[in-house]
Amino acid sequence: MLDIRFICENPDLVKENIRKKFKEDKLPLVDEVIALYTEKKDVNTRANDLRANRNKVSKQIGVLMGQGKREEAEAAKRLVTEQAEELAALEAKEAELETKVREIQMKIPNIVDPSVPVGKDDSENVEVEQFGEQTDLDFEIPYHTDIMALFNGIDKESAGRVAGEGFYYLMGDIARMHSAVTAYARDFMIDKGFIYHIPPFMIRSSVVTGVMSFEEMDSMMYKIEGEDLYLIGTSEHSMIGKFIDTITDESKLPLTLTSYSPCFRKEKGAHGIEERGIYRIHQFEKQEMIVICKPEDSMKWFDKMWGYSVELFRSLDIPVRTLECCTGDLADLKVKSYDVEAWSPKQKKYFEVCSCSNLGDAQARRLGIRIKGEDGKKYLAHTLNNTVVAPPRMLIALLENNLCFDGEYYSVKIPKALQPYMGGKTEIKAINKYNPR
RNA sequence: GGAGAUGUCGCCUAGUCCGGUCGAGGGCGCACGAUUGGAAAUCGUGUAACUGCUACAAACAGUUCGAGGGUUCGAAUCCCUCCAUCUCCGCCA
Repeated sequence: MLDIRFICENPDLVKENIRKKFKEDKLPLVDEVIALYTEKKDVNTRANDLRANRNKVSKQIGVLMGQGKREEAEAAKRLVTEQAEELAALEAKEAELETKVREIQMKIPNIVDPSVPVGKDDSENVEVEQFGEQTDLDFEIPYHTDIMALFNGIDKESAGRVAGEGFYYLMGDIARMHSAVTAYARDFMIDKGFIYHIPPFMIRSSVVTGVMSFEEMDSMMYKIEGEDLYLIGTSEHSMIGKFIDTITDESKLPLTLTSYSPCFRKEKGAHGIEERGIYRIHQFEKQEMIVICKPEDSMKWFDKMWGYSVELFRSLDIPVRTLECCTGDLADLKVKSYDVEAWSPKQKKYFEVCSCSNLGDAQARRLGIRIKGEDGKKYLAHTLNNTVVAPPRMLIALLENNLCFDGEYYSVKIPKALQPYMGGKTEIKAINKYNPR
């Protein structure tokens, strides 16, 4: 969300930015919001005059009453009452215009960083760098849920009966590996100086509407029946919600936080739930990182943050690459965004496992996340977020990239970093033989 | 979940019964000044945020006493709803 004053002063820049994102249909919004804001200020000025007058007269009435001059007080009352209707109308108009301005303000995209490549959609995203050699295995790699099945590690059928499509049971070594990854990722971030948080897994509607758009809410959030509560789609929701309408001392910056939570998503629309596998499901767990910092530091943190993701995946012997989102694929709130993608030797392609975003001051403006400087002046913070790891999705990469086959049975090497979290095991062995479908 | 109490300017607190002179008194803290060789102590002055106007100044105006709504010419003060905290009971992991 851009500053309304910035929009009014730089309409051409804002429009140019919209064109860069190929969102031409949003162009008229700029002039529209400026007109509405101008009208709002106008109405506000007139209403203020009336309010000033009312306050003045009301004070006089108080004095007159004190002096026992009832007649004069009554006359003054009539004077104010005459204006009451006009003021009420102006106040209604004021509120209406304010809502409209804010609505449009939220639809106008944030100014993207000059370094972001221009492109229409995700097909024009740009690979930045590859880390590690693409694993190439000389045996047939089963589909990831089939790998899990070899270890008696998954039961989607029962989950389907119990909860429906898009759910799963993880079991045995696979379930343990899932927890190991989460725990390892947690400690990894703690070692980087991030403060570990376990946030609320449900949030109020007032927070939901603050942290996401209406469309997102509709396609993602599960509502709790009969309560003003929603299941979180990511811990970012409750983590950033923590800072709504707060002022933080500059000396406490940067705030570097890492949070664990289960995530619940309807995944309505666009891609929907995939029938096979556990790539896109209704429930998963995620370790997240959040940084709140000074504006001048946000790009530095952006680079550090995606770097941490790369480092984490490399420490688990998973080849990754970074992909930069082009202007057209960048969400409205974002200034710059990298996806970290893991290599799938089965599919012979990279797939998204982390998404690192610099939101500039847009999120902070929307939510009132402010910093009090040394000089006492207040300004908006910059906010960033990134996935540390989101199993089970990352489990796919872990299993595929560390898979071994002895001609009869499959096994998975446990990367050194993960071994302490797996009770010291160096590998897990399949229980079942593989029968290709 | 039930009963009661509370929520005021960085912190503590007055004001709420009986609405007007309360955007709000006092103390602490903080800042500046006086005093001092220097310091402590003392004394004096100042001490919220947001918006509009504007020179991102001052002045002025508006809004804000947990949040939202209502009554009223006028609400910190009266009414309603919600939220949070504390105490007791219940229920639990």
